[in-house]
Amino acid sequence: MPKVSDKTVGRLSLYRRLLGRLATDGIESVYSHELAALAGSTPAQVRRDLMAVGSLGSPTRGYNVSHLADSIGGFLDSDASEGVALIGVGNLGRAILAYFAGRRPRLSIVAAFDNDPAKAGRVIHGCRCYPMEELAAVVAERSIKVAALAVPPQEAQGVTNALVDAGIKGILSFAPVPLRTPRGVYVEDIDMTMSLEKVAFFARQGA
Amino acid sequence: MPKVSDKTVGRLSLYRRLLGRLATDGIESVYSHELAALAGSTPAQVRRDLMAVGSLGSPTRGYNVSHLADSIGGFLDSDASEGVALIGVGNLGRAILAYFAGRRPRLSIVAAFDNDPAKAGRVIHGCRCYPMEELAAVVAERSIKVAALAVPPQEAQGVTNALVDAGIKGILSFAPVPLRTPRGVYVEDIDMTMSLEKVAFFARQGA
DNA sequence: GCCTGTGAAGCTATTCACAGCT
DNA sequence: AGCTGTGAATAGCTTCACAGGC
Repeated sequence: MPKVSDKTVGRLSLYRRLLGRLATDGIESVYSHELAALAGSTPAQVRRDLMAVGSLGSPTRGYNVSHLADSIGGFLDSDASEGVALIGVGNLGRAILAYFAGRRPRLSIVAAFDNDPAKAGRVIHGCRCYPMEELAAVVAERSIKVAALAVPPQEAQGVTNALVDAGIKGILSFAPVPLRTPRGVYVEDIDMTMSLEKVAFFARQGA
Repeated sequence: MPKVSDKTVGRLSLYRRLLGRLATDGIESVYSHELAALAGSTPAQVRRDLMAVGSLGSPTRGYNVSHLADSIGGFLDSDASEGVALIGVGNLGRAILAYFAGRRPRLSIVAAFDNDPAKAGRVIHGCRCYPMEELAAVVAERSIKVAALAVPPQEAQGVTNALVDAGIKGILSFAPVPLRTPRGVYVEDIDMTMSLEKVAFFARQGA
């Protein structure tokens, strides 16, 4: 597998969504400059990214929309559909459940965990809620490899350790603290506080 | 103004939060390698970032925790405290309100907007909710320069245009579509779908 | 000694620019 | 003509490595 950058993978995910919209609009082919305009990128960037999936454009018609979407899917998706575990069913956790509910069948949240016993057994936005004690068992039983983390900062590292022990290989973290994980576990951080401060800074700076 | 990169600004925001924790723990000074360990970074990166705020470490004691936090604040923060507008009070919008409620007094959400008239007038997580029609008036009256966007994708571009017209200079967007904005308006995108797909990809890849 | 601050080197990501195709 | 695919060039970010200080 030729090494692909983090950023390229992200953009491929975006391209696929844009292609899905084009497909529902009945559009059959796109040029790199059109896709770039939709993605807020450049034609060269789009073509470079598409090299990762094996390029398949024709100089005359550009790229076939549905064919390209499938190729990106073949590159990004696993063969089987994957379940995701959510840890932390507070305000943010519930919003995440709602956000992903019924979106992509290939990648959906199949189990939620919380250390508040009152939440165990409830079904929120279509997702069953378990007590934290059952984390390892449920993750093993359903072969879950990806987790979304929405717990308070002081619990984040402890829960992360438990996730790693349970066999989780990728974590989407909403905790505003960096997580320490062993090599082989991928962490993507969404730090809303940092993002908002960046926006405020550059808004003032007039950039 | 020496130009500072996007990434440096983000890390400075993180360093400040870490320094705050150190301060409450009663720690008075840190070395770059200690701060780097907390931030999941490297000593050289930390020192390079701190050049932006004007370096003030001593070779013997490292950096004074509270003094450094203040310096970063002087660099990142505006003189006056700034209000943020939230657009879209759905599941995600309410979670964002809860997340930022009562956190930083300098940068807090002071007005929420939604096109559902049933929400107008309500107070959610301490924030007053207005109908969309009042956007321009409230933004002008309170001199709001920063907005957080949590509306459905198909409304995102329209609302963005309204925000720009109202004088907003920075947008934190949770919409899974790229926004077109004129130069001078900074946009930071938090695309949870993209992030989750990245995590799933690299989790499988064993990176 | 071990630290900071920083020029210089090294890397990675993006953009250019052009050969090749239709 | 106008497009794709890609080596080469550029820009941007990170790391190295060392002078200077305590």
